Amino acid sequence: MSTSAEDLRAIALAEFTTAGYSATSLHRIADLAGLSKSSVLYHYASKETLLEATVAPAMHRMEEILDALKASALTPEGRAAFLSEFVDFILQYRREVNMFINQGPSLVDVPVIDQANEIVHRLADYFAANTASIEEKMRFGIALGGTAYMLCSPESMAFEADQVDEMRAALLKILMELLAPVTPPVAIGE
Amino acid sequence: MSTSAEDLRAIALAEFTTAGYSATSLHRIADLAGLSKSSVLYHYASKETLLEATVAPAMHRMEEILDALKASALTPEGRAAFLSEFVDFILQYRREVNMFINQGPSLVDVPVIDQANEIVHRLADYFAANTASIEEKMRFGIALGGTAYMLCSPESMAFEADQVDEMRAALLKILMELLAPVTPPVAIGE
DNA sequence: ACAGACTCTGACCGATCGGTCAATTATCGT
DNA sequence: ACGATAATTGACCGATCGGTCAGAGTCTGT
Repeated sequence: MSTSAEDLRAIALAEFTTAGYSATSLHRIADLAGLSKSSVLYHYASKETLLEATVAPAMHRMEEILDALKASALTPEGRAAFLSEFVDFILQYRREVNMFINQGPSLVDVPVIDQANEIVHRLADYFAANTASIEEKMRFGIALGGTAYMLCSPESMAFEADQVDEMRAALLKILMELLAPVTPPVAIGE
Repeated sequence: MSTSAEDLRAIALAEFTTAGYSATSLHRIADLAGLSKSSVLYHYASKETLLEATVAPAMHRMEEILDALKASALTPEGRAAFLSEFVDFILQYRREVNMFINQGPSLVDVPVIDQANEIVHRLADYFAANTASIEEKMRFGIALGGTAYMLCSPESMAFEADQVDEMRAALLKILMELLAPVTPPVAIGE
């Protein structure tokens, strides 16, 4: 049970998502871990390094998914398959996603967050590929931001493990409704 | 043109939403207003007071709406009417709503934010009145958090004024879809 | 011209921030 | 048992935080 390094990552992730990155001090993280601030800075060279380590796994996984997506088509089936994968991703990395979405805009100039924002843009491009209509853009924004919010809101953080299957099913259904209507809005022109 | 007081409120609102409350220093607000930090603290006794002044109008308006709601029934028509009013509210106070939703959980113990969180709870109670199903709760969370996110995301902050009518129509349509399906999920039992 | 309020400012305060560093303690391969 | 390496610590640093305060400028009504 290697304490410290991995523990710190988990503690930092929880604090960053609940209290916010800039509102979380290294001292607090150290206290929660039962260490001194110096020890935290021994494992992670800086607060920003700790942030990077915190979000890196989720970011790499999301990049994987997006890279694999390039080849895939924009068919309704393609979207449904992608959404299913995306829901699994979001459930696994709910805290990280919440950080990207909620604090991404306020953490510009932090390299790893800029990278995350770029990923969000790639995601938006996928869903807005065939349309520039305001409604479609809003659907994407609501689906993404809403999911991120809901999965980390104090209320929903309560129910865990045993209801995860039900959550996944409901989330997938709602996102399909928002992003891949069974009756396509218009025949795709090209 | 009474400078200062009202200007400061607007500047603080913009900074609190884009950079976050705890990441925004009084010094920065003063700079943006062309004043000294001392002047900011002359108009508002503390940073927290400034926050309260910033969000108070939106909070009072939302309380108005919720109070008026008590009498109204839970009929589909009631929901539709409420949603229309709610969309207007959200478009008018988009930044404030974004603050409530995104930073509410991290600003606990700030009285005015606790009050705001209570309002969100009242709202949730209205929509979850007849059901405790996970899906319904998720629908509400996604609708609320998604709308707040989308209306303050860097991309959507771009298009303004001229498209507001189109935005309202699209937003209302999407929220109706999420929260008041034309085909009620089940006949309401009681 | 004068008094009193309103507005603004710089100097200053204690606390806390992220971060450095030298020294100490634990751990472990040999 | 010993040396090396990893882990941890407290003392300390400059910067910045929110906030206080005494005073100076500005604007009134009289």
